[in-house]
Amino acid sequence: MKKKNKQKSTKLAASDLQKIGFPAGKPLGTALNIIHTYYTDLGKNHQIELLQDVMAAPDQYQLHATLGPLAQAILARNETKPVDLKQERQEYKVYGAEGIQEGAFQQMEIAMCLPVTHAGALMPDAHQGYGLPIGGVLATLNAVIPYGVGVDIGCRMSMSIYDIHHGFLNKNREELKKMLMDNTRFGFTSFKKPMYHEVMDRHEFSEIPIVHELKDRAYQQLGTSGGGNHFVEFGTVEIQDANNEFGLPLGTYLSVLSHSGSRGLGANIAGYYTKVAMDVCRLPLEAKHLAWLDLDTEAGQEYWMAMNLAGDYASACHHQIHQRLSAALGTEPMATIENHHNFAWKEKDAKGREVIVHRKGATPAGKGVLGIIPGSMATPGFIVRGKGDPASLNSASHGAGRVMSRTQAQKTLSLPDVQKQLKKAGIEVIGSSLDEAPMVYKDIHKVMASQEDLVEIVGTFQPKIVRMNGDEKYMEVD
DNA sequence: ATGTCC
Repeated sequence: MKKKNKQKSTKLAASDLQKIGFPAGKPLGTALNIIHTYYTDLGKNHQIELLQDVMAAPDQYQLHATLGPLAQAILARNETKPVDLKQERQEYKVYGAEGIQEGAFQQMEIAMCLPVTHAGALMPDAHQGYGLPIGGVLATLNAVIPYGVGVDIGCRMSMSIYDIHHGFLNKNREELKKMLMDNTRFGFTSFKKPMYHEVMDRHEFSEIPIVHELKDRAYQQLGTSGGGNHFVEFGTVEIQDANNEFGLPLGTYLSVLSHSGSRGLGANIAGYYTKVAMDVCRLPLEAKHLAWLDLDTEAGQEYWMAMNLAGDYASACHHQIHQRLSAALGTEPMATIENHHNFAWKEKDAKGREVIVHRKGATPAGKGVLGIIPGSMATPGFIVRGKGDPASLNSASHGAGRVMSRTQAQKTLSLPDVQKQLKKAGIEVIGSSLDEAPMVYKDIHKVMASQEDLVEIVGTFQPKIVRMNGDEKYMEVD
């Protein structure tokens, strides 16, 4: 451990430059590149001194053979006018406030002071994130905030309902487990030969340089799920609404539910355009991750196209997951439901004005819009129909929301206890780990109760065989 | 969320 720190400290890092107040964004990135390309032989202290000299008098270094680009980046930044937050923040509606921690409110309040903010709302599963809280909904005017969309662009839910009686599940557990093992991939694993999908032919892959760089890995990761809270699971779904849109008779069916996003593609698009935004939109420190791109600029248009591509890519991954599992089951689904919950949409507000609605961990819930709100690996998820509550900006929660951080879960929970609870509930889990155990989430029933104005329940899903990222034997019971 | 500090 000590060795590692010592090694790290000899190489100039972003943190060293932040300490001396070096401007974040492009100047910092350029500085590191130049130092690590041309000045590796210089000691760290001398490297810092050199950069401080450029920072103090960038105009004198503009034409310097190696330091010129850095000087220009600093000058460009100095020319960018800082953006002030509004003194008075706009009001926003909160659902299920009693279950939301202070950090999420604070972040939402900063977001409500942005000069581009039009309206906002906080969902009952809200918790702290980067910039906008997870569970935050923010409508802006002609501006898109990359971290208002989130890192996993287009992350979504997808469900297939089969004309198979739910009793099939208990009789065929081993076969279904094998289907999940054969047809899903998590984390750093992928399929040997990914299945073709037309999303890979999209022009954005050749027209946007950053997106072009990400194409090969995106192809390799097609049809895969990621890590963290991503899952693919078999379960039962009980259709409770006789007037459901699918024309399904009331009853309980076999179903597949998946949760995942745009993998490396979306994550890298998010990271890249957040940096671009922070270069052109200089916000006070506490708001810096809310940097936005004006949609009338080239960068704004480019992000919008890249974001939409990442969303469609996430959708393609889900479709392939369900396509593979349907083939393994030897049948086609009777009904499918899909919704993203990390995205920005062009929508109209109540007065007909076009706004950019960011939903960062929030389910679209316009009147009559169907969506899926998952609970946890052991608790129910819900097929929901939006009621179109304007105060929520036509949104609802995207899950139960965490009550315990990942590190806290690893520290305080007991694996045998969790295994015992899963066994008792008749739920098998492949992979995953303690930081996704059911008790790290809020009570989904309470969360649903706090958003009765936002959605009505069409059906209830109960997970039975769950696959997540991690050692496949880890959560195994018996 | 992510081959996770440029």
